[in-house]
Amino acid sequence: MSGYCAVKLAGVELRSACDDCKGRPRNGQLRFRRRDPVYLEGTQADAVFAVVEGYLRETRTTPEGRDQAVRLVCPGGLAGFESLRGGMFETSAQAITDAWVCRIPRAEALRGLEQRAGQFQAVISNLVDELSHVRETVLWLGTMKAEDRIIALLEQLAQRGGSLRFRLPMTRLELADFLGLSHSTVSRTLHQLRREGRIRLEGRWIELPRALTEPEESLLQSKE
Amino acid sequence: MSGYCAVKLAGVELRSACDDCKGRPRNGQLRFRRRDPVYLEGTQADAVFAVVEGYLRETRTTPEGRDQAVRLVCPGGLAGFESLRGGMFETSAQAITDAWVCRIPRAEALRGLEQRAGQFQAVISNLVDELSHVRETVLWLGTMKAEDRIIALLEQLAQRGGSLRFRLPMTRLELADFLGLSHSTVSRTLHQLRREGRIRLEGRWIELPRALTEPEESLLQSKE
DNA sequence: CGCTTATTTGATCTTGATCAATGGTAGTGG
DNA sequence: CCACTACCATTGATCAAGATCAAATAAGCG
Repeated sequence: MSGYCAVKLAGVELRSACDDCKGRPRNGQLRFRRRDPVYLEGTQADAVFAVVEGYLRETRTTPEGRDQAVRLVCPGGLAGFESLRGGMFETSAQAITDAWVCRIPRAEALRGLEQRAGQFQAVISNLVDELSHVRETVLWLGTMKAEDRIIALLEQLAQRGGSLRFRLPMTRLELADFLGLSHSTVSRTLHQLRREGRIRLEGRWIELPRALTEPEESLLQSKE
Repeated sequence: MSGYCAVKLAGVELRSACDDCKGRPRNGQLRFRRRDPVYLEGTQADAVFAVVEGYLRETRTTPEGRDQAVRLVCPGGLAGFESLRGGMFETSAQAITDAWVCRIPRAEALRGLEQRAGQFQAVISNLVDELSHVRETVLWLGTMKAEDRIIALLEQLAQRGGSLRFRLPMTRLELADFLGLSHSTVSRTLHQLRREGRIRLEGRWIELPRALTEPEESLLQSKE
């Protein structure tokens, strides 16, 4: 009984005994350091992961060895949904910052789902959110130019982090992997934005003006 | 009792009384013609749609008026998952071929989920599939060149349709919307592939050689 | 302090968008 | 059956966005 994982998800507390967590700090949450892999594409999907603190990214690596980040998993998010269906992981996940993660074994997760209707709702809700998030990414990659993609990502980070001033949780190259751009283009464009006074930028620290985030979710239009 | 919808999903029969379907042909399934809208972005998400026959596409329209197709919904697939969570539709869906679709009102769907554990599994499974499908699209858009994206889409269509020879269910422009390309590039590239003898092409009819599809299925967990 | 990893910046080259013209094809109504 | 129209597809010419290659700092970190 010493180790269990408890995560709030869409208002519902997900709790599950968690063998792997026994005796670890933080009530059974696992500690990952920047760059640590959480799970690997092509291996058996045997657990769902709830991110308590820090960021993960899901990636797929192309045959040519290039990484494409598919999803940014923020604190409060779930990763490794494949485990609920069975089969293999279709992406790899790794920590891009130090992170606390709760590992919920497949059997445990399924049992929880069967017993508690509220958890069902929570998980479906989370899945739908993630789906919509990935769709957003498709929109960026398919129709937007470099500058707009970068702004969109910055806005998303600000929104998820709850502040207009924040530290980028990743390198230029990692940003580029999310955006389908090269690291040079990311660097250049960020400086372009700074030169135009549209953002404040100092190393990894970013500050967005209200204007950029404000007319946001309404529609994305009237960019000013 | 006259109208009900019945769809097989991941081996489980989803069935629900369906007011809107009453008195319609095909046990309450709705008929859509090419181009008909199924639901619209920004409207109340009040029903899930199960595609029985034909293809839908989910799109988002950018402020500049360009369409980005986010997902191709094939026969047997579900669309409008947002309804399970509540809120607004985040994409629009329209038929790209004539289609038979089963409309399952939100309340009906939720009730079904609560009562039958099997349906829960089926829906989660479907959601996870769709998530992985959209992730695939992100990979295309983020890292692949025009030719590779087109090949990937053709392979997916062949796989979902179960045959190497099939009729494209959409125009060049619609293909382009899925791939984040222009219609000219799609046309050009298809002819390029034909010239090189890598595909057979005649109008909307496509035939892929084994070679194109073969060295790939292994990773995607042998769907058949 | 020295070494590795990030970042910035420049120069060049490729891809695919865009603009534009032409030919095809299917549906409609006389 | 044919003409008319609307949409679809092909193809060429031009151009810009970004990738790539390359080099020179700057920052972390043991």
